[in-house]
This record gives sequence, structure tokens and C-alpha cells, in this order.
Amino acid sequence: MEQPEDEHEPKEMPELPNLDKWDRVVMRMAPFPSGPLHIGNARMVILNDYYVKRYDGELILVFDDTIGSDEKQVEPEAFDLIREGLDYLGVNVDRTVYKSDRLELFYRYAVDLIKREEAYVCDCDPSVWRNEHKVKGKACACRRLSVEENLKRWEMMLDGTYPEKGAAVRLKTGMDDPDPAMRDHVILRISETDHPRVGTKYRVWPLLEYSWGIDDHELGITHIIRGKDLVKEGKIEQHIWSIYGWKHPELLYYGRLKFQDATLSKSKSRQEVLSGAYTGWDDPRTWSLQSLERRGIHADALRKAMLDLGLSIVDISISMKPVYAENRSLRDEEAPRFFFVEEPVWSHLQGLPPDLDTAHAPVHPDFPQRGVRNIPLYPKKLNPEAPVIVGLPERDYEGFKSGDLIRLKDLANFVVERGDPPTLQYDSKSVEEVREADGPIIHWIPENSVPTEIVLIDGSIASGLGEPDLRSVEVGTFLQFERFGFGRVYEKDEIVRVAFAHK
RNA sequence: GCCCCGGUAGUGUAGCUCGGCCCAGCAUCUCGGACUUUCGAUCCGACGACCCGGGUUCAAAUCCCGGCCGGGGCACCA
Repeated sequence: MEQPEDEHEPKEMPELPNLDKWDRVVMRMAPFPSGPLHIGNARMVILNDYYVKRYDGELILVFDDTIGSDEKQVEPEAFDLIREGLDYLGVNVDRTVYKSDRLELFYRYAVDLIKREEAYVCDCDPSVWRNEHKVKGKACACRRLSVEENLKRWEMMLDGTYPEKGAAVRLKTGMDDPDPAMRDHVILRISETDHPRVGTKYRVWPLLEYSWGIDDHELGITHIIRGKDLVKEGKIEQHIWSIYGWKHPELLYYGRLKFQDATLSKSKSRQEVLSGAYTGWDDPRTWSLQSLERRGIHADALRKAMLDLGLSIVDISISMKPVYAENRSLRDEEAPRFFFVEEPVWSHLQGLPPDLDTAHAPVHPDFPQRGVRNIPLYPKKLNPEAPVIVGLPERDYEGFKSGDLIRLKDLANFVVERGDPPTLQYDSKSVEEVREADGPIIHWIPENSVPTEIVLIDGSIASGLGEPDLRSVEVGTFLQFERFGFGRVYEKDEIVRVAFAHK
């Protein structure tokens, strides 16, 4: 097949296997609703979305909201947060399913598996079973129980006779399996935890591998792409599919992602968001999709970076730099330029020619047709005697010596005179002079500049002043502060607030 | 302890199924240079890898064996 070469398209991904076995590709995304999707979940989402779009298939969003555990709990607000993240990524979901709506289905199959003698109700103490039976590969007495006895026990699980952990349904995957991980795994257990959607309606809950063994078939899933932490679960699913003679969906696994420049912890983020230490789920330290959106990271930058990883099952450690590089190439063109000075060193301008009262800087240097920003030097028109003052970046000023020739970008060249206050003596207008002297060209701000705060990636805030035109910028604008970096305006009142994206 | 998976430049990836066109392609990073009134963009260039050892073969990154290294599983979590 001929693939058109388009350098803007992500790398060509491999074909999905055994396409001819299925009428139409049906895939699913199954986040556990404990919080918003973060960059680590993006791979799962993007991969599934990519293949569904490629084959014009169907994508089902399945909220994997079984009861979880003490460490992993369903959080009610997560459902909407997840949808928000999917919207940002541009994922179209054809259908949404909640695991917690399907308990009756899992119960029916549980009874059927018991009747087929493929499963049994085990009331052994979990640690005893682990140490005496799983490790040694020896079946417990429960395994030999009659169907009748098992069904009776099953009812006792449902009606509350058994307490939590008092009994569980085990699937007969085989006590003689060489892999201890595969020996008669629990597929349903008792939990009386309150569920955000269905409350205490059910006290018997399926485990992930079991619910998927049933649902991947019931939902008509043809291809499953998920993290390799689920390969054991995949094997158990295959065991279930074989019992029923169902056609096996294709299983694809990818490795875990580690980010060199980000620490991801949904539970820590949750804690910090709740305590107010983080400003919300869009705090950059959460690395949530919301936070990336706020920073102006284009969904396609994320998409390309994720697809560039391919489908390798190896665990990988990646950097955000490719994402940033892609984002820059996607958004640099649209980004208007502004000056921002973090800790201005206020300096007096002297000897300005009378006609030099405003600086004109291009909105975007590569597109002169987009016009100029005007930076007036004389805000105090009523008091012509007042000195003209500009703010310089402290970092630059520190490196200057008296007598240095520097250029205020888009204005003129000056000779530095260090002091308190520092003064800048007008020298010349054109850029050639400073070039010859090999002097620095720095950005600056005039007196009537706009209070501006930039939220950095580590959550700290760079506060300073932005040039006057920043006042008219709209919320949502992706911009560049010259010699500082790119960011997106996310809020504006007296202060313009920008989320830093990248250099 | 048992089981599974994997090892291509700093990082990520292509190639490995069907050995030769691979003295290994691409991206990113880094470093030079050009250009530019930004530490942005653009252009040019450079650096840099098939884990090791055997074997099969006319020929191996690709197949086989051993070793080493790395990751994961062994929950009444997802």
C-alpha cells in the first residue's frame, strides 16, 4: 500500500493484527475514575483513538468503576474530569459504559461458571490460601465442592452471610500452572464500600480481569491496547473466552512511560488539590490534561509525541522536550510577542531625541503584516519634566559594566551608567552600531506596564510587568515573552496571568 | 523462590515476522556555523548505536544457544 509522505503526519504506526477476522474495529478506553487523566494516561487514550480513527471503527469509553480498594477509590468528580481531558485531546467517544451498571451481568456469568465447574466459592483465609495453596500449587478443599454447595455459598456471599473477605469466587485457571500468578485467581469478592454511583446496592464486586473477560466479549471489542501491567489479566481473559468458545479479541500491550521531567502521582496530586497547596486540577504539578491545556500545549503535540513511541512493550523513560518541540512548531506562528520583565531594574533614559517617544515592535518577527506593538515612553504626558524610566531585566543588568553599549530591543542603543538609579545615555538609533560593538540586545518595559504573573512548571510564580499592549490580549492567547518563553493567558483581571508552556 | 517480557546513538524510535538493497533511517537533545533587533523561528553541518560470547550461513541488527543487564507479574487493586 502506498503511503503518502507527509512530514507533518506522525510516524506510520503498524497495522492492527488480524483485521480480516473482524467486520469493524471496536476498541475501548477504560480509565479508572480516581482523578483526571494525566500525561501518563495520554498514551492509552491516544493509541486507542488513533486506531479507531484510522480504521473508522467504534470507540467505547468504559468507566472502570468497580469498587476498587482502600488505596484505589472511585472519585465522583473524576467522571467529568476525564471527559474534559478527552475533549481536549479531541477524542470522539461513540458510546459510554459504566462497569457499575453491569453487576447483574457479571453475576449471571458467575453462576454459569460455577455451574460449569469452572469456578468455585472459596472461603479460605486469603493469607492461608496464598501461603499454603498458591505458592505450593496445592488445591484447597473448596475447589472440590459440588455445584450445589458452591451455589449455596454464592448466595451466602450475596445475602450477607459471609463478611467481607469471608469468601470469594475463584476461577479454575489451574493450580498446576507453573506461573504462581495464574493459579485460581479470585474473580469476584465482597466489598461493602459505598460506591459513588450505585451506593450499597451491591456487596459482591468483580475484579478487573473477570469483568473484562465478560465485557470485552459482550461489548464486541475486537482490539485491546493497554499497558503491559495487564498481561496477566489478559491471560485470564483468554481463559474465560476459551471456556465459552468466544472469538478472542486481539491483545496489544505497550510499556510503561516514565517522564524524566515530571513526577506523576494521582494520589499526591489529589491530596494537594484538596488541601489547596495546588491551585486546582489545572495546576502544572499535577501534569493533568487540564494543566497541559491551560499551558497551551496543543493536543496534537501530545498526540504526535505519543504516536512516535510506537507500540513497544519495553518500559521507556522519555522527556517532555519532544512534546515542547512539536508544540513550538505547531504554535510559534500564532504566538504574538511581548516583553515581560520579572524584576525590573528601573533606569533613567537620558538624551533621547525629541522624536523618539514610542518604540515599535513587530507582533511577530516572521510576519510583519501582523502589525506592530506600540510601546510609549512618555506615559506621563501631563508632566513633561519627569524623567523617562524603563525597567530592565535584573539578570541582564547584573552583567553590565558602566560604559557598555547595549540595545533596548526595537528602541535604540544606550550606554550604561551603573548607579542608583542606573542611567542609560542615548547613543544611536540603528541596530548596526550595537552589532559592531557586539553589545547585547535586551527586552525592557516602560513605566505604565501591566502587572503580570507567570505560573511556572514547578508551580512557582514569576511576577513582574508586561508591556502595555498585554492589557488588550484575550484570555486563551498563546504568546511568547521574548527571551523568556511561551505560555498561555488563562486569566485576566488587574493582573494578566499566564501559564508557562516551554522555552 | 516461581513465571513472563525486553535489550539499536544521551533520549525515543525504524529495521528483526520473510537474513543480503543497513559500513543501520528518522526525531529530539547537545555542539558548531549561517541568518535574525528574542535565549524564538529558519537554514547548514557535526557528534553519536545494533548488550556480550559462541553457532548456523557465501552473508546476521535480523535465525539458534549461552551469558549479562533491565522491566514486570505472583492482591479478595486497577
